[in-house]
Amino acid sequence: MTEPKPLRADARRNRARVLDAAETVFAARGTGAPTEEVAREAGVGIGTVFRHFPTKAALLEAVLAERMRRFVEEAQSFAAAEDPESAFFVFLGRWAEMSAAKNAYTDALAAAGADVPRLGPEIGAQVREAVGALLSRAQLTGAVREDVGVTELIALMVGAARAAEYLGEDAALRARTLGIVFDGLRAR
Amino acid sequence: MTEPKPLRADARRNRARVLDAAETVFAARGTGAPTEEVAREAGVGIGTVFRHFPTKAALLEAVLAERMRRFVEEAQSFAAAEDPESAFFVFLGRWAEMSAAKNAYTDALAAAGADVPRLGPEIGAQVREAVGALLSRAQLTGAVREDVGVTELIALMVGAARAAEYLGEDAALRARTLGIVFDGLRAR
Amino acid sequence: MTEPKPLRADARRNRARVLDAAETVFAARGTGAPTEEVAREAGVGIGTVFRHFPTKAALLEAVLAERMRRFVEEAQSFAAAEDPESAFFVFLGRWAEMSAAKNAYTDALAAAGADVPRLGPEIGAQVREAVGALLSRAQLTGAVREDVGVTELIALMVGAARAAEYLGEDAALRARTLGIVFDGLRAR
Amino acid sequence: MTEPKPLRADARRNRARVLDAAETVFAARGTGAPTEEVAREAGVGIGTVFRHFPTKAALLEAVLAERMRRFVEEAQSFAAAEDPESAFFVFLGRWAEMSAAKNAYTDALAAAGADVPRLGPEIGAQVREAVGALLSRAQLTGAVREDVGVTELIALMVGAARAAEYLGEDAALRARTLGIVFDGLRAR
DNA sequence: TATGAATGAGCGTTCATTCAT
DNA sequence: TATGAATGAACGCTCATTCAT
Repeated sequence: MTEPKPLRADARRNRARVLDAAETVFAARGTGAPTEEVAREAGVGIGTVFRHFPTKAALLEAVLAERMRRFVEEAQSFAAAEDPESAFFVFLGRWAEMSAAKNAYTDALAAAGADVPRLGPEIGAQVREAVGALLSRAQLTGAVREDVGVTELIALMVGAARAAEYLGEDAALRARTLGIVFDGLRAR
Repeated sequence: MTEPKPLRADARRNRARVLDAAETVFAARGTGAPTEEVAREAGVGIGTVFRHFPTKAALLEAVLAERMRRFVEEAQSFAAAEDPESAFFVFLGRWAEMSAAKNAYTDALAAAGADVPRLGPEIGAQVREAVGALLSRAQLTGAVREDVGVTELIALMVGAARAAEYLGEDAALRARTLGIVFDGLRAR
Repeated sequence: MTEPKPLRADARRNRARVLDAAETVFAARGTGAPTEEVAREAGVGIGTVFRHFPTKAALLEAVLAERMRRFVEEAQSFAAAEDPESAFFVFLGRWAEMSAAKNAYTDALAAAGADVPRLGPEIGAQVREAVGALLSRAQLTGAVREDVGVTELIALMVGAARAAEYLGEDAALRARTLGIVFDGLRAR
Repeated sequence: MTEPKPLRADARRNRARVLDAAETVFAARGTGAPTEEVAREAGVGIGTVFRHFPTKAALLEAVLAERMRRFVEEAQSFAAAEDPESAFFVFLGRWAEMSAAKNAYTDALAAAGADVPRLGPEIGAQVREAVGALLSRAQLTGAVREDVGVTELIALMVGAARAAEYLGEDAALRARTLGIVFDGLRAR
């Protein structure tokens, strides 16, 4: 359903280029950036963008979906780590950093919780599952308090990313601030 | 500088009406809402809006500045409370709740740190001062850890407001999530 | 309902200019002509066209309504003529000529019978009434056969106008062709 | 001239399929329908459509030409009928009915007279000849007035088809209206 | 030869801003 | 000073046409 047609090789390459360009442009200039900017960045004609994504909303959705896919991937790559506590906090940290750099990553996470109608519920479920796995393992080791659920955790990540974005350049400052949230998450 | 001319009474009233309308409209429909919508809500002509705020950006800035003014006012009203610990946390809580409803309050706070050049540094300083006062008093009582600065605190508030906004309706869930951040702020 | 607001004098003048221009342009180049052409012909900016007629469809409707208004007016001016027979045929002839010159007049008549949703039923009724009055009087004098109804008559006018348009320049040829239809209408 | 090259069998089959599809699509959705719709209906790629008809205009012309070919064919099939009077009127009637359903047939006829330069004069001549034959025979029997020429007759048919189209569903109403034109054509 | 992806001019429409009333 | 009509740049999107596969 997600990939109804096996596109030609060149078409698939262009689709990917457009998606990359869209991520870059929307992150840099906001989602209000003209679609033509995306086309220019991708090095294709405006018609090509609309051939692959029939409306601007569809393009935004695709960007979101792609980000969520990457997020799930990264979360899963941490799931098998030896030390669940460090896996949990390192993942959170890395992710907040990423989000601060390309602010819109957070929107992707946020979207997992709610709507974005066309996205389908599955991808949101995958996000929750991936994060939940990391959380559970960290809780089992006693490192993270028991009364935190996946929903609260995702909300905190959304918020932490926003905070990191707000803080801007200063890495040490960001780390210290994030540390406060981490401390709140730890079992006493 | 902020109010170069002593406006006539009716002009001042119109300015205020436009500002109110802008806050309402932009909160409800986003900052992309047409300026004409603001004029309609204010019950004035579009020309009047542009007379008082020569560009749309200027209008947005003015809305932000107004929000920050109110924020400072509220922070100050908590500054004299008997119990500094509770004053600190209750203020944070109330404010996150408010922001959850009208998320743009957050943007206002965020703007205090950096961007929005036209806003002038004074108003940002006032915010920092007002929040700082609450923070210091709470730290003096030993309720809040010493290694938190005003900048980190504001970042956390920005993030907490975003988290609360993300969580939406469920007040208990919001309280629990906010509580995690609060626990992170407390001295051990 | 048709004129909700008493427009400013200059606004009304511009509205009329746009309507005139639209009639000219759509008649000459077809309804597919770009709206900007209409603006150019009217000597106004494109925004002005859309201020007065919020969509292109609305503009087309307005052109149609205006034509029907004129048609009714002309029919009424013939209604009081001394000789009903000549009034009837002269009106039909004049009107077919007009339509041949500006082909789209016919569409207006045709629209009186059916749809064009927004136009409201009243104007269609007015057309039928105006034509019906001419017809009845001519039938009373015995000049026109009794078994012709308003609907048939309008259909014939629509068709006659199309025929005249098809014939183009040659006035004598048009007159002869129209005469055949007229003969069909006469009582034997 | 019309078929410069003897196409390969499959190419000719594709050409015919495209032509059929074009007639169907343009009749249903108007001539503004995208060429891609025609390709889809024909079950071929868009490239194939443009290979056979290098522009959309060329495709429209071909559809017109095809319609006229059929028209001539039908007229000829009536030419040898025993009763010229009934052949004449039955043919006109049948044809107006057809046109009412697929109004664009009319345009095809109209095109025989003048415009559509590419169509070549021959096909127009064929139409005139075929209709003229029916007309002459009917005039010889005294059923149709002598002062009607082929041009007037075609114009009347164009108009009658338009009238029938205007009248829509009601077959009895269409017949009555057409009857008026027929009466105009009859000798007194 | 057939395909369908790519192209980009062009269209309808919006909205910040200006200016005559 | 207040009004709202006028302006036109800019945007999202379509579709005839081209061309690499």
